[in-house]
Amino acid sequence: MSLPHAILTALMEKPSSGLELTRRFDRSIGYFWSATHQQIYRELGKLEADGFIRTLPTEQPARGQKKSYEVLPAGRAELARWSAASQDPKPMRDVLLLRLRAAAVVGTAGIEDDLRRHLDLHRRQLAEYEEIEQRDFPPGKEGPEDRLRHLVLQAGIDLETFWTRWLTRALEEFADLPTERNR
Amino acid sequence: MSLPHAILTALMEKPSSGLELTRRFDRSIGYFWSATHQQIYRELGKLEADGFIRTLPTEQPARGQKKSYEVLPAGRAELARWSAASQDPKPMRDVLLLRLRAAAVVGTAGIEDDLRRHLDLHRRQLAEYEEIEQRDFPPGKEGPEDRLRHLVLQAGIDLETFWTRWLTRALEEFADLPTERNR
DNA sequence: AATGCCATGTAACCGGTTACATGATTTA
DNA sequence: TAAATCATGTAACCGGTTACATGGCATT
Repeated sequence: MSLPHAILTALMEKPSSGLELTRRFDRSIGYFWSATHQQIYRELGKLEADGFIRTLPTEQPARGQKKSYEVLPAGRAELARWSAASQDPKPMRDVLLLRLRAAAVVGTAGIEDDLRRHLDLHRRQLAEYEEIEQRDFPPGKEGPEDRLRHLVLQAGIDLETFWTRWLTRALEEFADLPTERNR
Repeated sequence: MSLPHAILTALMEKPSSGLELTRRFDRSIGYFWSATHQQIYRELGKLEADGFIRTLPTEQPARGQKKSYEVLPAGRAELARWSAASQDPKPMRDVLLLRLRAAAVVGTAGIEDDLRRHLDLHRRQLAEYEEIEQRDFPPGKEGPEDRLRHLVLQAGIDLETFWTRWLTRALEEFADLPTERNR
């Protein structure tokens, strides 16, 4: 039950329409909670029915007509409640690690290329995060809210750093693995 | 579509019944691909229908009766195909990071306790991984398969190390954050 | 008038989660 | 023989994914 709260957070930062939210989920918030436009429209309907948000009264809505939402006090309260409520970490699910484990049993033929591809993707993501860091968090003056958002970005940077290092190491292992592919 | 392949990998390592698989998913394989017994039974049925596995012919099955499965050649081939096939990394979804981002907007009251709890959980997991490393991968002799499985374990160790460090740092930030909780 | 894009939405499916049911075997 | 545990299974639900539909607006 995190998508509604991701949307509430985004709307708190700035009232938006469904499509604007979708675009913003492709950037910042979506870096750690992705969502498609179908999910977002569905969830906006629920949030409005629950009295957590409302459409901005400026314009009359119709199909194909832009419709912007803002957070109501009840929505803000719900977001604060959820943010403070204790939640267990979800057990991790990583396909690549699973594939490596399978490769240990059925042979490693073919997987190396994809490791290289993943390494490249993670390097790009890391570069993107570091760009954002330089742009949004120049050294020096940071307000209390900035420090929290910087902390979140730092987690992204550290995670991508971990993946690039680990994949590099994995490829080195493959390099001196005996070439008895296809057992 | 990873659960069937996780099960195939587990069955390749050792033919098992549904409950035995469930227990093994609580350990090793479940560390990066968790599954409940309901999922496993459902999937075993599909895998058998697809001709990837079969019940060990020794015993006749009935409800409440143990039923063990082994992988057929077609199953092994499917596992090799899947392991080598290129797959995009899934966009990450992390509730804790999302909550921190929400906290940057609605205030940080209450979240600190849960950060401490998460830190403790990740420290325990790290300790567990390091125990497994010492037990299963003593320095020195490692076959090629061992090196791959060690590599996977290393990813787990590195990830838990990242989380413990990041959470420690986050808690330090909270310590010198101005105590204007509840904005 | 046709094309393309902006914007909102519907419907079907699929995998994971939770709760519950039932038979077989062991132990008190 | 009652209770606990082992073992397999059913059913309902829920969130995320994919494919498609529809209306409005701008450009050619």
